[in-house]
Amino acid sequence: MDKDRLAELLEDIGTLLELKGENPFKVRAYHNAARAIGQYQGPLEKAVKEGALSDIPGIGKGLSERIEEFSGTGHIKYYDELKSAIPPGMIEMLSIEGLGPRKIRAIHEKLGIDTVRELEEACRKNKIASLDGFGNKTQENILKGIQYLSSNQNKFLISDALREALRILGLLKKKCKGNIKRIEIAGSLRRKKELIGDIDFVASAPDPKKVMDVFASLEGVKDVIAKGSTKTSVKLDGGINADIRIVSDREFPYALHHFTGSKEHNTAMRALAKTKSMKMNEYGLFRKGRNVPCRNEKDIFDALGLSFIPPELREDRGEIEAASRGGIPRLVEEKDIKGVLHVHTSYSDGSASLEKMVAETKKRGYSYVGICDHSESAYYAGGLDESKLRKQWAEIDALNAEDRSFRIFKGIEVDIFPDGKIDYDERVLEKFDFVIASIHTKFKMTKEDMTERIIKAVKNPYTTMIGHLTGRLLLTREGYEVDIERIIEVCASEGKTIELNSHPQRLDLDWRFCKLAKERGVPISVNPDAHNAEGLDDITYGIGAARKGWLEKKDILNTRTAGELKKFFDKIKK
DNA sequence: GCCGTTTTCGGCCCGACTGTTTTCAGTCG
Repeated sequence: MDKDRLAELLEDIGTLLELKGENPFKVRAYHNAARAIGQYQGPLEKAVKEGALSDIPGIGKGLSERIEEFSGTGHIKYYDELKSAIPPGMIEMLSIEGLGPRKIRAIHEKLGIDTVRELEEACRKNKIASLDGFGNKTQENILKGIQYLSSNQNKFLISDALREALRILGLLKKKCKGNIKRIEIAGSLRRKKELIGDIDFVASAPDPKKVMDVFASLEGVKDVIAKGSTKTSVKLDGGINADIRIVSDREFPYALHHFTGSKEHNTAMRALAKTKSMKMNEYGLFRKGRNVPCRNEKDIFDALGLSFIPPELREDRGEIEAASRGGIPRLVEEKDIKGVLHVHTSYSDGSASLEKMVAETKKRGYSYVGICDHSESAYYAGGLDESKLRKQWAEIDALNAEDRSFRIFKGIEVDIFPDGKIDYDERVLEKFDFVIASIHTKFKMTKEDMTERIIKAVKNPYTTMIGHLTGRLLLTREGYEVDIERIIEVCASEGKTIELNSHPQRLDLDWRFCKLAKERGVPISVNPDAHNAEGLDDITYGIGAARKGWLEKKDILNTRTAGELKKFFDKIKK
């Protein structure tokens, strides 16, 4: 039985019930049950068979029946019924910031609005502000929220785009074996941008038409937008577009470079070529009208007197100049990462036990893990009070004693209060190996106040690093206003570090600021912020962002050994 | 919806903020 899928269904039922205006306690019962199932450690099948589901706290008679149904059929009928009774536009509205189920329902009932488009129209016609309980501010905020959503329309998280891209790549390689000579993912996905517009493939094949035909009829293709002799565009089921361009094998390196971009990088490259009396386009590099032969991208850079520029750096942010003087850094790689910090467990809002998360970390070849559950004031996430902390510490001590080759650090993700103080008193704080301080409340402060708030947390003697510095949730919410440069300066003078949160929805610190941190000597910790075993693999997106930010092994905190890290932590604490 | 039990139904429920109000509902983490 797919535990995570079940938890997701129960969660969704809760949300649908909320939109329907059901008893809030019933709603919460579903949300609680989702969490209980998500965090349940034993085999659920066994509990079903033994009729022991209601022994799980939060699961009673009604929910037991739902779970049994899911166990038998893989479906919950109740969910299907709810889903078909509620307009999908209303569910979509939930992602508008500041708009919750109550208001959505009120708008729906009073104005008959059930799509985001109609809602936007109603705001513009001033119809929302005049509703009971609504006003001008609310109407403005709704419009702002809709605009944020639409500004990211047709954008996708790198995680979603990559999953689709790899699926298609695998299928193409299999179905066009012998025909495709070379094929690569190009575009912003190859450059590891945090948001992706569409998926680009570049391939070389002796028989392009055959590849096109296969591409256009792949599993998961919803529409064929265009199909020509060298290029095909399709829309996939998830809404993302995918393009493939087929060139001759001679043209492949030039095409790959061209379609990897960025546009700005290409423009600068063409300008450089011109200064060397060459011309560059997607079909080749030409001197006096004759092609300069290149077997791969490296040859192209060579021909222009440049060292190889990794795709992540191709944003026209100084990479061409650096490459001309051999100054391209040796970017950090996944194999350089020795351990991971910021891992949640079922002690707070993680779905796997401490033991399981430790085992999964070991399985991935790391030599240490930093456990960081939420702090006490984070009620919503099941933050740890002192007694739970003591229990967790005892468990960590026991596990550490069992296996001396692996180190579990006692960490915590403490809330930064609006006044800049952090959760727990000194007596508790001093017991942690390291402390990540993050903001989870009161996002709407002025930039000055927010910056002061975070600086105060940085200066707290017990703080090791700042977690997800801007709190952004890509495609959902903009980060809070904060003077990032200033925080980096203060971290530099205080000897503190900054997290690069690898969750694909965060990737925060933004890669655009990594270079500054590096120049100021502020180590960056590439953290998974994992809430389950799969979450540990998100580190790959963090590494992509770190590479994009020009970071090398030496710039990353968790490329250090457990021993080095322990020293680093202890130096901060005293 | 669950729970606990004064065994049949009432209580569940953190804290802060925003925007609407003029004492509070809705939202968020």
